[in-house]
Amino acid sequence: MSKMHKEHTLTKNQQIIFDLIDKSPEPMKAYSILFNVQKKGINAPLQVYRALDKLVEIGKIHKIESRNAFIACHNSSCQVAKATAFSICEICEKVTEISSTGLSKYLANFKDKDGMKYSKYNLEFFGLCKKCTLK
Amino acid sequence: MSKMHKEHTLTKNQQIIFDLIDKSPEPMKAYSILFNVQKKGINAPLQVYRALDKLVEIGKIHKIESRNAFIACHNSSCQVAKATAFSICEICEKVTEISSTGLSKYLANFKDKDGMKYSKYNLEFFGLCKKCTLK
DNA sequence: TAACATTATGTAATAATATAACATTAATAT
DNA sequence: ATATTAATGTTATATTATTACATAATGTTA
Ligand SMILES: [Zn+2]
Ligand SMILES: [Zn+2]
Ligand SMILES: [Zn+2]
Ligand SMILES: [Zn+2]
Repeated sequence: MSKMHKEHTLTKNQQIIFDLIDKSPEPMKAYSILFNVQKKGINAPLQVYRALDKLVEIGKIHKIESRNAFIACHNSSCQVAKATAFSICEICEKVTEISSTGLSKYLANFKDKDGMKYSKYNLEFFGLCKKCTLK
Repeated sequence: MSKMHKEHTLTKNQQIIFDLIDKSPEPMKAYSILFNVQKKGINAPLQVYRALDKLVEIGKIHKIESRNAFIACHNSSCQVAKATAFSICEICEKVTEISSTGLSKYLANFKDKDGMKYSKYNLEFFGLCKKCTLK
């Protein structure tokens, strides 16, 4: 049997935290998440970080490394947790996941001169979004 | 007169911290830097972070975002503080700056479908270095 | 030079991000 | 049923980074 797209049933904490991130229009930071889910019985940072770790691992969310923040994946439950690219507006901090076949092919095939084999990459572009360019 | 490569004269703190990072075989973290320069009269985190900020700004060092660590630029005093690419070994944590004309051209010219104009990017590849592959 | 502006420094306190350690419970596999 | 693995709850602590404020050094201009 070929390796299929495994459906991960989220646990209660994972689901609560995913739902929150998923409906957020912007990347969320761990302690902001914590603050928002305390009414639902999640009290400690570690509970948040554990859920975040798992969600990142299964590709439901991604971490924006330069911002220490998390966004939901909208590439129809991302197969590409290991190949991520984002655009980040340096004024309004809007973050968008880039899904470009050309880009991902180029990067997946990229070989450096040391012949290192890559299994994963993360790319963050910075600039001004349309809205902020017009201001 | 054309825009030339500006030589930045480093201040005392900046020089001390740059020298330390420059001779380190691996990326250094801020508090490890602090520990190492205390004998030279740099006592507080803020002194380190201020020097790091400046050194990053002028392209003498780069921050490895996924590791919260800093490495010296070895692209002959990098013009490309705004266009960085690294390979990171997930076992030994060896980090190498990638300098590939093809890659940087490709990324500099990349346009997403929203037509966002990028002024900067950071790319981190993950995998196993040669040494770790053989183990 | 004097006045002003800009950049860097020193120091203390604190904020923000993330993990260690340990006990317990739930879910899965044999 | 039992063993194993994964998830949870809780407390404490480690790590990373910034705010606020006072002072000193440097660069610019008149
Ligand atoms: Zn995605
Ligand atoms: Zn914007
Ligand atoms: Zn460089
Ligand atoms: Zn290695």
